[in-house]
Parts: sequence; C-alpha cells; structure tokens
Amino acid sequence: MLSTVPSTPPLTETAVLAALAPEGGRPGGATDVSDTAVRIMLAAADAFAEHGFPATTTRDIASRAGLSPAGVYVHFASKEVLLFEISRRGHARARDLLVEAARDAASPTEALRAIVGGFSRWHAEHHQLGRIVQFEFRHLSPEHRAEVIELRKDIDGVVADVLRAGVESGELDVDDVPATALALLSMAIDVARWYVPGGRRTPEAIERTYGDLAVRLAHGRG
Amino acid sequence: MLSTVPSTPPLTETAVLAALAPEGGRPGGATDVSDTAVRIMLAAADAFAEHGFPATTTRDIASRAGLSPAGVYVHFASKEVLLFEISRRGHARARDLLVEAARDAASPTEALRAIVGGFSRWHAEHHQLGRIVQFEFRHLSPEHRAEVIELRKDIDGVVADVLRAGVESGELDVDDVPATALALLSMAIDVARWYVPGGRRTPEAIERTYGDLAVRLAHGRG
DNA sequence: GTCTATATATGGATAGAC
DNA sequence: GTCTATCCATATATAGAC
Repeated sequence: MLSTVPSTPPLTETAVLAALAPEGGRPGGATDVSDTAVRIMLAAADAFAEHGFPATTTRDIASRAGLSPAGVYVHFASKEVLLFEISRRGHARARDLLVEAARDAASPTEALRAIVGGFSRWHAEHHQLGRIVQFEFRHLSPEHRAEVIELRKDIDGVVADVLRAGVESGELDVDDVPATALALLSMAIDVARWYVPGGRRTPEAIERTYGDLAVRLAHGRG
Repeated sequence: MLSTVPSTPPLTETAVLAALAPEGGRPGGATDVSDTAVRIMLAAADAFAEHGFPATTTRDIASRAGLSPAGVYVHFASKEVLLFEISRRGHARARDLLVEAARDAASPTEALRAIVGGFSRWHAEHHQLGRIVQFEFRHLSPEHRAEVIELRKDIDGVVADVLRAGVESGELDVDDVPATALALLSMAIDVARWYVPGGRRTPEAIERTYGDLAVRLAHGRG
C-alpha cells in the first residue's frame, strides 16, 4: 500500500523516450512524428502522471515543452488525442516487452519469471508512463479506448498462455489460469501506483522479487 | 488487466452506507453527521468513482444528491473536504475489517487467508469506494493526506504482522516479509481497478481465490 | 437549510499575425 | 510552425432572499 506521497520528478528523456519515440524501422507500422511532437508527448506524460489527465492543463503541457499553448495544437488536435498517443505507444511497448520475454525463455517456468519480473520492472522504471497506461484509461474517447483494448487483450493473453503451457507440460500447478494471470498482472501493475524513484526498492530488485513470487505462486503444492 | 471499460452503476445505498455512515455507538470517536451529509457523500463517492475527483463537478454531485449546487456547501466546505471525508471513512473501514479478521483467525495461515481474501472482497463489493481510497489519494490536500497516511500505515502493518507471526511459528515460509506484504496488498487493491459488478467473478469467488493464492504464496517450498 | 443568481477564475481551443 | 491575444464554455464557491 505504501504510505508516502509519490513525488514524481520530471521524466528524464532517457527513461521514457524509448517508449514514446516512433517505432523505428518497422516496415509499415512506422507513424513518423517530429522531434517537437515527441517533446510534447514527454511533457504531457510527465504532467499526466503527476496530476492525472483531467487536472492537467494544456498550458502546463505547453510550458513544460517550451511552447506557447497554441503551439501544442499544431501537433495534436486535442488534449485527449495526446493522451491517446501516449497511451497507445505505452501499451504497445509493454506488450512487445512481454511477447519477447516469453519467446526468449527456455521453459514455461522461466517464461513466467521473465514476464512477471520484467513487467514489474517496467512499471517501476516507467512508472509515469505506467500510471497513464493503467490509470488514465477511462479518460480516452470510446473510439480510442476500443483501439487500446485490443492491445490490453494481447497482454492478458501472453500471461495466460505461459501459465497454460506450464500446466500442460506439468511444470506448473495452477488451479484457475485466468484468475492467476489476473492476480499476477495486478501485482505488477500496482507497482506503478506505489513506486517512488529514490526509494529502497530498485527496479532490478523488484524484477527479482516479483519474478520469484510469480514462480512460487504457480508451483504451489509441488 | 481486463480489457473492458468499467461501467459504474450508481452506488446502492446498502452497498456503501455502512462504510460512510457515522461510526455509530463508538464512545468518543463518533463524528455525527446529518442524513443529508451522508446522502451527499454517497452521491460524491459515486461521481468520484465514475469520473475521478478532478473531472467531477460540484453540480454533478449536487444533482445526484437532489440538491442545488449551493446546497452542498452548507454541509462541506469544499469539494476537497468532501473527498477527504469519504477517503478517511473508507480507509478506517478497510482497516477495521483487516484488524478484526486477523484477530478472529485461529492461526497465522487462516489469518492470512482471511485478511487477503477479505480485503480483496471489500475492493470488489465497495469498488467505487475502493477506487477513491486507492486512486484519488493524491488529490487530497497535504494536511488531509498526512492524516490518511496514518491509516494506511496501520493497513500495511496488519499484513506484515501476520506474515511475521507465521514465519516465527514456522507455519509460513516468506523470504522478504515487507515485499510479500506489499505484493499481496497490490493483488487486492487492484481488484478495485478491474472489477465490474455484473461480471463473471463474484465478490465471494474473489475472496476464495485470493485467499487461496495468498496462502499458496506464503507456504512456498513447504 | 435550501434556493436562485452570480461573482470570479480558469481551461480548452482558435484566429490571425509573423 | 510558432507566437500573442482572445473567445467561449464551464467550474468552484459565495451572496442574499426565503
């Protein structure tokens, strides 16, 4: 639960750029955006994570990006579109992370450790982006929400698939696969809510701890 | 993660009244409030849970409570005070629930099952209130936040105490007590984010599942 | 204690110059 | 593509009658 107030420092570009920058080099999927647009997204992500979407003003976003309020609208049609772009890229990046981790693992047990640990670490390292992805979802327009939902289904699916594979191979023992997948995702997602950058737990430690907990939970009676 | 949009129906009075109504009969601790004040708190809790604190208008609250906008200010000095009252009562109720469940259990294992299962069920049954307690925290004033933080520390403490008692008695096997306590709380808290009233999982099923998962997690290698 | 009416501020978004 | 200036809607909270 953690009883401290998360004091969110400005996003360092290095920490988040990778998740918001255009999906470089992928044939077909590349939506090219200008440097200024990326700068605005970084500024907005910072502000949304700190105050939430409704409490963030376009003036605040513009000011953080070093622009006038009107300057933002050259690159994004509305505040909501800005939220959507950040949210879409964040979801896609999180999904890619999980898919790759699951694919590269040697066994279902190691896949489980890798995806839950990695997803938890991601929600620590990118906790501002994680908060937007997980907690500002409802402020998207119905159309944009529908698009993001597809990405969320993929994410659910990766975890459930790994659990099912482990149960089939006999490596894992899970009573209720969907419920366990959901609980494991909850553990990782909630990291974005309580994580504080300078705190005792580092993203690396969180990865180890949560990866271990996931394996423990799914091995069970043994 | 759950990919659906939580459609939050109006709070039924029966579902939440118990958590917002004055702490009846307790000597000294009773802050008496009028029926109208309770009605306003119910209306505000409904609106806050649906749209979040900043996106909720006082007009919406007043309208749901059957009052004019001005009528609200007779009972609460500001929208933030209203959030604080709801938040304080919600936290206190959740804490009391945990303390009682831990106290009444026959063993650390059963205490663990009861508190994690009960806390999870609470976040389903009172998911509107749970969302406010867990996700609107940052919108409290610094003074009010400080007061709520004390209640949050109590909640953390109950879980950690049960785990420690189990480890000491040899019933439970936990590597890192604070980290495990945090992860278990995360599982339960996150229920408030994804729970949908008419969905497949009932509060009772959630209680069972999450209680079992907690015991599994803390028994480990056995 | 509730209302109508409104003061006052603030926000999202646009117009039009450069 | 960026700016200054501003429109217009909406929000919190208050004044004052009943």
